[in-house]
Amino acid sequence: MAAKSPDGRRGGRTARSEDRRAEIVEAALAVLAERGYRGTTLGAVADRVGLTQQGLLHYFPTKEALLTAVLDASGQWDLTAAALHGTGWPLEMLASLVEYHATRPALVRTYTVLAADSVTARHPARAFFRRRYRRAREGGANALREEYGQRLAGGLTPERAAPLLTAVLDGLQLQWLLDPDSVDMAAAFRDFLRLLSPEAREAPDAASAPRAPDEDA
Amino acid sequence: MAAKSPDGRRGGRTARSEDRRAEIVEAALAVLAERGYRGTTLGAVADRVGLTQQGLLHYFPTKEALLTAVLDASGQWDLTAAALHGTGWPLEMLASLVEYHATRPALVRTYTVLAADSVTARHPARAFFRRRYRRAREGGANALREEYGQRLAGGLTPERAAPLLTAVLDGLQLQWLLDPDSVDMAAAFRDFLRLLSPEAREAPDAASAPRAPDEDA
DNA sequence: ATTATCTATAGATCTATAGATAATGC
DNA sequence: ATTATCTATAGATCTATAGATAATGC
Repeated sequence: MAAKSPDGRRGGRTARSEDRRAEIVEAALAVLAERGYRGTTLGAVADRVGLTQQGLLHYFPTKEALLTAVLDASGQWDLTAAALHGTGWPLEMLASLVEYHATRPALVRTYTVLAADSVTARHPARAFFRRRYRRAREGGANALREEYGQRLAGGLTPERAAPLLTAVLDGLQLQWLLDPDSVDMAAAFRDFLRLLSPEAREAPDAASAPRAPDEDA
Repeated sequence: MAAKSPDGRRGGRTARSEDRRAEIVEAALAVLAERGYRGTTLGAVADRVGLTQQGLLHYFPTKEALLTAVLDASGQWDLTAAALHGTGWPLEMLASLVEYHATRPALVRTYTVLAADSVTARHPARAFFRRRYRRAREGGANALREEYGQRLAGGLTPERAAPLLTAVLDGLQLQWLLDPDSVDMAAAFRDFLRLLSPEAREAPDAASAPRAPDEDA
């Protein structure tokens, strides 16, 4: 992830430093997934990378700076927003992304916990998530328009369906994290896309009972 | 809330004690909404009801006991699950509930934060929320079946649509909490219900741009 | 020189226990 | 007697600062 210039430096930081930072951010992501922001301690993150808590502060001077770095580096799940934002991302690719998420519970957990946490008072990630959701709705509307046109099922417009699309993604993640054996995120999300489609397609295969996903929980 | 027997007692607890406990639970709800579970301190809750932190521990011996009491007393937002569970609750009433929630940000915030928090390691509310979501899906399926029959739009069954219904409710709350002026929870939820309806109704009025809610934010 | 880490530690909090005192109920 | 609260405090943590020491780069 660290884009190194030929001489191994970048903005005054050594390549080694960049690597270390990336390592720390990754460790922070894991700890955040386990304990949430307020439950995360610098010491726990430091342990994971074999540093002392004070050693970690050399790279990120405060806990908040570390959180910011995690959010900025969250290209992974921010794919949703980022990719939706650019045009030309087919909805099927979004469905694939959901499938991928179903294999990365730590990532999804971090995202879910931080997003909800951010609605509490003076949370440092508040602005980040507000902006992110605006972009997600905007991008979602674009994607829906490109694929389904200006008129979706039920007479909805893409703009009007976008908050629902975003809500479904988040809501399914929460249910899946709590009960992975009872919730098939990817299948449910595809159901929702079909529901939005202006053509009145039918449900494909599958029974009516809750289906268990075939893989890891 | 405290169901007092004629002699003012109940299970060995005085009526006054019950009142105090209810007061504390309410205060805890407010603090939880502001800071989340791990950010909530017993001292902050105690302050709100004019007790010392140690005085509060007389009523709830541990922080976890207080959380449990808050969850148990959460008839308010648990209306969603509880009411859905019983049969005969029309979907329109659910939509009204969403409208009501749009006037109670603290309640919605507490719920959203605790639910997401509960997916972290060994969280005391984990079992509570897993159970709650199972019931919500079950109840949602019942409500959908009663209203729309066994065959919904897109060929979906009520069982299959239920996780989506639940997801939309949660996801819209999150977006609304972060950005109340950009998200109209109730309108979006009604859009979703229309989408699920087997009859291909049309969108009613309203423009395509995001609509601002008419009331408090 | 600069960077990377460590030890020591100040200063804040937090939960929960112990034990005293005041108020209430039979 | 029992219940309601308080003061005092033990025992854990946590973040962040200060300053030393070792390693690396010009």
